[in-house]
Amino acid sequence: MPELPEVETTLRGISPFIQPGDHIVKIDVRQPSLRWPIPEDLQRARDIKVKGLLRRGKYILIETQQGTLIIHLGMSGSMRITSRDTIAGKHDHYDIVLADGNIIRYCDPRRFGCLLLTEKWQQHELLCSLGPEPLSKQFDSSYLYAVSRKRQITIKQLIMNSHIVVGVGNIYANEALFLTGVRPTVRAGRLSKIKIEQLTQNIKAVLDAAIQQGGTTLKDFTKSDGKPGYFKQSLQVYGRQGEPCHTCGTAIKQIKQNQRASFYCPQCQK
DNA sequence: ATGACAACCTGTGGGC
DNA sequence: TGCCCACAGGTTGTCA
Repeated sequence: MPELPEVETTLRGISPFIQPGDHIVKIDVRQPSLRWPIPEDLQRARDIKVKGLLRRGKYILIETQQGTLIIHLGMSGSMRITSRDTIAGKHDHYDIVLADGNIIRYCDPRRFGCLLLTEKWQQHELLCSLGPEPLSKQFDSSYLYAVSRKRQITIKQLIMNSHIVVGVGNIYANEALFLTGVRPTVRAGRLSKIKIEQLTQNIKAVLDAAIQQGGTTLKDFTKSDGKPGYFKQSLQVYGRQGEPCHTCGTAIKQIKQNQRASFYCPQCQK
């Protein structure tokens, strides 16, 4: 679930409930062992004044007077707004308790996510060396061309590397490469400047479109945990192995690359 | 510096 | 029906 558009959707879903100036009464932790343990001082903290809410890559950041909360949803995390008296499920690991009686409840079956606290988030080790935001103008074709030169890794691995560019997960990497007509197995350094330009634009386009559709899912954010929903209909290759390519009808192929599934059309992608 | 890969967890679905 | 294995939207850390 948590690709960049889902994280953005999650952020938009919780932001009306946690505005600057609001107070977090406390954080109720039921299961502190996520990817890293939830810090004890965060579990003890009370009456935390919120200063701002933002996203960096797939991280949700809640700036407060007592530091910035760093939240990552990992592979299976989600957040929803509910009230304090609803019963927590098996994988509801913590609640951010708000002054008005609402809570933000974090659910994460695989526990690959995290909740951390830091003073200056820009300097935090998880955040300080991240690449540019894919939808920003810092991420452009001359940048991607420069960082791809002489790289032996495949182009798919390159664009999924958060130190190169944040937020491009397995789904969007596959989709953007399909739109560009490039196989995921091509070595990054072998791509022409033209293809890099097209790929850059397609990464932006596919993320942008997915955020738009995530926004549709957003409507029932408070009721459900926001399943993939509408975005799935737009997929051209991801999860479509054996099915006909929407462009040429050739069967979509699935391969395994670095322990991750890759999908492509053998006709349209070279 | 670069790249390959194991690891962190639990749930689910397919094959037998 | 039940069991076992492979696999899942992410990222870090280790080792060659």
